[in-house]
Amino acid sequence: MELSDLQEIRRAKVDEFRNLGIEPYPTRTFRSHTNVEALIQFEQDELQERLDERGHSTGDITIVGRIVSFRHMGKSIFAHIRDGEESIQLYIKKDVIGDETYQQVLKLYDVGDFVQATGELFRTRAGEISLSTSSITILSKALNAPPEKWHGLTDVETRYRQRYADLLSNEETRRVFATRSKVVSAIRRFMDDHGFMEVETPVLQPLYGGAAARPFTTHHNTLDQTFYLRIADELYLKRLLVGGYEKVYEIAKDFRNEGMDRNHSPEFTMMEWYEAYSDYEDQMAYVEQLIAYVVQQVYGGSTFEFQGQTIDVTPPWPRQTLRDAILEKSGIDYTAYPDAEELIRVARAKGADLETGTVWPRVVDELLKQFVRPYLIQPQFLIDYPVELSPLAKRKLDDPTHVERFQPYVGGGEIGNSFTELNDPMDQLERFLEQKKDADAGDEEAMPIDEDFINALMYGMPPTGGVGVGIDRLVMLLTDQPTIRDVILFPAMRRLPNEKAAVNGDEE
RNA sequence: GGGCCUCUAGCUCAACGGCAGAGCAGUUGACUCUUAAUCAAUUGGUUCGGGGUUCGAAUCCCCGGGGGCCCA
Repeated sequence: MELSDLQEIRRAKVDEFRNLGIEPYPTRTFRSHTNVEALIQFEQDELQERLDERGHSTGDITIVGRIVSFRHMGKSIFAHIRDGEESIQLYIKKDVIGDETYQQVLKLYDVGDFVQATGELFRTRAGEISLSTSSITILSKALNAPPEKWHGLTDVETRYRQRYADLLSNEETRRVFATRSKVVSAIRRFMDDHGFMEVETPVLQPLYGGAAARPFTTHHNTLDQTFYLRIADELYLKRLLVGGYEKVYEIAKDFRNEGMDRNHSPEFTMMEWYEAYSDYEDQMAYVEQLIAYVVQQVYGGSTFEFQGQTIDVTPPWPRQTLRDAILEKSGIDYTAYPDAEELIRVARAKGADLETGTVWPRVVDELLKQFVRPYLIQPQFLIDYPVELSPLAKRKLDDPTHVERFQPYVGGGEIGNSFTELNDPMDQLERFLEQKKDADAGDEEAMPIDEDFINALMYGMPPTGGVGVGIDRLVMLLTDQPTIRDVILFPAMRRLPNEKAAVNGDEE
């Protein structure tokens, strides 16, 4: 690859370092304090009056980091170095560090380089805690200059394709993904504290299922067999309940071969859990507690901001049946229109946008999306969905046309899906057969029949409540990001033209 | 899949039919408490790619590519 002028200038500095007998990419480093530790220690020294007559801390410390700013003024230099969490100013004075090193810093060090600096801490006249640097070492010479210091990297495409450049220049991006990590670890802590066992089920599956979606298809060479990338964890996790575990969960990537927009990524992180001897009522209470716990852990309270609105997750959240919600917002009682065409006609009369030939359960789903969802800002549950929409859920005792299912809604979007799991193997088989009819009628998202799953259920699965939570959407909410790509470190992107043909056997 | 917008120096952006520019970064120099440091000088371009219109195209038109937004 060809180096730009700027890159070439920096590369030449690598040679100059080596000519001086200095390795610009050394193997070993030393650090006595992180930048945060150094700042805290200096403040303590200051409070306890342990500074010397010049106001310096007594004793050298060594800190490390990337040079993020560099200001040269004659015989002194001010620079900030940033480690993983904080930056500290270096004050490099020629008569302290020595002529030779001073010239090196001036000529060979650039913004973006990683360095290790030793010296005493003090406060500048402007009041900033700084390191009076007595020695400095290059740890890694950067050949690319960082993006513009004031605006950072703003080009959306480059931010996604070169997330490293986005992260190193945008504090906000680092905050989002640090928060994502906190969210996920808080979830794990909550699950573990409640006696759940984390498990791993296959990504490569001979048959996909557990959700309404189209899968990615791949091929195993040795077996000469088609595999699907999983679209959900559900059917395997339930097999584990058949096996005798009572509380299991999985946080993992699922894949759905569908359109991409601000709410859909082809590769996304799903959490699912299943609890034996529980039902959807139990799980509603559990979801409220989980989300309240996560918000508490991340923000230290029960509220957060999303798109200009304050969301309060304090339990309990209101519950409303799907039928009532749709009736209230659209005036349509879908139970009065068991025929798809009829329901479409009525829905269109109320302003719904629907394709001709949409199957009945999809029409209901669209009524929810188009009429109800925009109003679901504060946390609440929609409960009791039509059986046709939920082929894996158990029917309601008093109404076999509906199932015990709920979805938690926050900020105008659903963050999960849950039901009392269907454990009647013969009913499950019938539901699969119904799906087959939908598939034959043109529904590409309908589930295939999974006979092994039926076989598992025939061994007996205890009454079970199960929940799925979309981690990406939850993180979008909790970090106030309107786009799923802004909470995925390396989102899927179309390959650039000059990257084509780089992989053997590619069709293009 | 459709509509609209967008792509110019390493980065952030101007120029909108008439010499391709600025700020930051870089390079050279001045400056020993600066912090978007300042001051002086200066380097840097396949204007996403291809074709067309025109005396002349970053700019207008056509085809293609990447990205974004809205709709489906």
